[in-house]
Amino acid sequence: MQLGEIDRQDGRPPYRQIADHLRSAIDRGDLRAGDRLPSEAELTRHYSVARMTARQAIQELRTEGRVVAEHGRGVFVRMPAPVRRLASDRFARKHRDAGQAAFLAEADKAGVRPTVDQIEITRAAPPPDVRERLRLSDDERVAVRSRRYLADDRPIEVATSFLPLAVAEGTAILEANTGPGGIYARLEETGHILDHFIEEVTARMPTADERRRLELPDGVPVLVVVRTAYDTSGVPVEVCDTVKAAPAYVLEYDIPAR
Amino acid sequence: MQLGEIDRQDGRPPYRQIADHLRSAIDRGDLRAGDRLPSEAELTRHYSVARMTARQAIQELRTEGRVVAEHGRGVFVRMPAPVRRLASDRFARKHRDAGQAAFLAEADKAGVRPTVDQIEITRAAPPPDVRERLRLSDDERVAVRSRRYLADDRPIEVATSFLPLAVAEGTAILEANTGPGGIYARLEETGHILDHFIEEVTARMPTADERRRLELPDGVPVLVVVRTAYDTSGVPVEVCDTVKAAPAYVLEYDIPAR
DNA sequence: TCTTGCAGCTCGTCTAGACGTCCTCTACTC
DNA sequence: GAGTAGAGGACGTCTAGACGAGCTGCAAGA
Repeated sequence: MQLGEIDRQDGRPPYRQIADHLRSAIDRGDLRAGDRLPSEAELTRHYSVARMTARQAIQELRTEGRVVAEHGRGVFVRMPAPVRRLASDRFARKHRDAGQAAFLAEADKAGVRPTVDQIEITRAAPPPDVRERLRLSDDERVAVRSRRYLADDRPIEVATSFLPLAVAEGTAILEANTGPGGIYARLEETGHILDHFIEEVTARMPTADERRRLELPDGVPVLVVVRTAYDTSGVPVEVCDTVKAAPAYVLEYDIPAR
Repeated sequence: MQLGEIDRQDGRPPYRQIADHLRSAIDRGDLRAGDRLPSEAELTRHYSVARMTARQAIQELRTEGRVVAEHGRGVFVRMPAPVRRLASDRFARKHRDAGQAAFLAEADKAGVRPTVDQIEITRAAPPPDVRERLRLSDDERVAVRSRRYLADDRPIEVATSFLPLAVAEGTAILEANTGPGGIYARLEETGHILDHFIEEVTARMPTADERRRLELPDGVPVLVVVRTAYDTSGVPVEVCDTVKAAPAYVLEYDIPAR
């Protein structure tokens, strides 16, 4: 592997030059996904710098999300997570009618084993943004359904649904197992025929808790999708807040030009 | 401001405890957007640690995107960028008919002064993913239109459009100024009436180049939106690749439940 | 009054070393 | 042959100091 040398005339500091060398080694293909980078000791020797300087170079690549450090083993080029494409019609009735919740239908198609864990169901006062989206009065409470989705035992998404208690009470929505077709099937059984969803998409760095639940390495942002479901009378019946590891997802939306 | 002390019995390393103290000071409101954090020297004295340890604590908050360091001035709580909500109908014909490109119409509504700079127009072979989206043959070339959008002189988005040369050649699309209504108005004039768009959304950490062009501090991810425009005969006529500072945007999509 | 230079603060970078924990591999023991 | 202890290599954390460069305010001089 060709690493080059530090140019003391170059205005850029050594640690940045080292980071650049490593970055281009990855881009060139000298280092491929899963490969180990030169150890800190090797970099220290090769460039004649202090160990902290070599570490700083590696830190650059870590916050860019390009490499992952493993204590006691080394630093490795990030293995790109298999990308999941989410079509905008993934909540369409046709999928639900087959008796499958959206996540199961999806996993089925991708050939992975879907699991759901960390299911927590509570009744609580809604956070302000949820209350606004559900158009609730100040004292109205909601059903909160939080869970984590896994594909082949690797966590890929955490989601929290909020439904007005008036809608959810007495249905399987408040059970750990919502039954065939999931929440949306139960909603339609109670007469709330779904008309459309509004999804709000943004991205940010994860909180420490999200990083733990999604088992994210440093430098990986999350996609946040807040979906509000409306029934045919225009009433919002569910807000679902999902957090996904960003590089593992592509969200696809079809928009009429009208 | 209450900072607390390091608990040497706590399993967590000192730098992480210091980071937690600072983080909760921000969350509590002791430190607000724009406020200066205690200097490295102050942290060093208060906690009786080496300067590098105090720096490491601050580094944590930087990669989380919560604070910004300014050389010679101090470290400040990140000023949250004003959020721009992008509705899914922002490219609808009704806006275009008013003679405004989408970005201008938007800026107008938000009350900011829109600018476009770094305009580069070239003819080139398309990158593989663009060629696939535009369904081009191996030797077909494209018009490439790259530009940067600014609101009140602050860069907010860089975008690159790709159009088949067969479509773009001889139109204002290849001029710096595309004229009233922008690219889409020109496309419809040449007979390519737009039918729908497909937007693919994902997020990641920015490249060094993107960080420079968007003037992003450390720890801020970008939203990547790739939009493909189809005309009424189902032919893809444009691929537009946009990169935006993630925390400054919320993308909104309306999805029928069908 | 205005300008300018500098002191003293800030963060940025680097050095050279210490000790800790985690992981892997090897060689030894049973 | 299987199991295990240990060595050594890897990253994680910390120290104590150095010098550099950007910023700001104040004091001295024009």
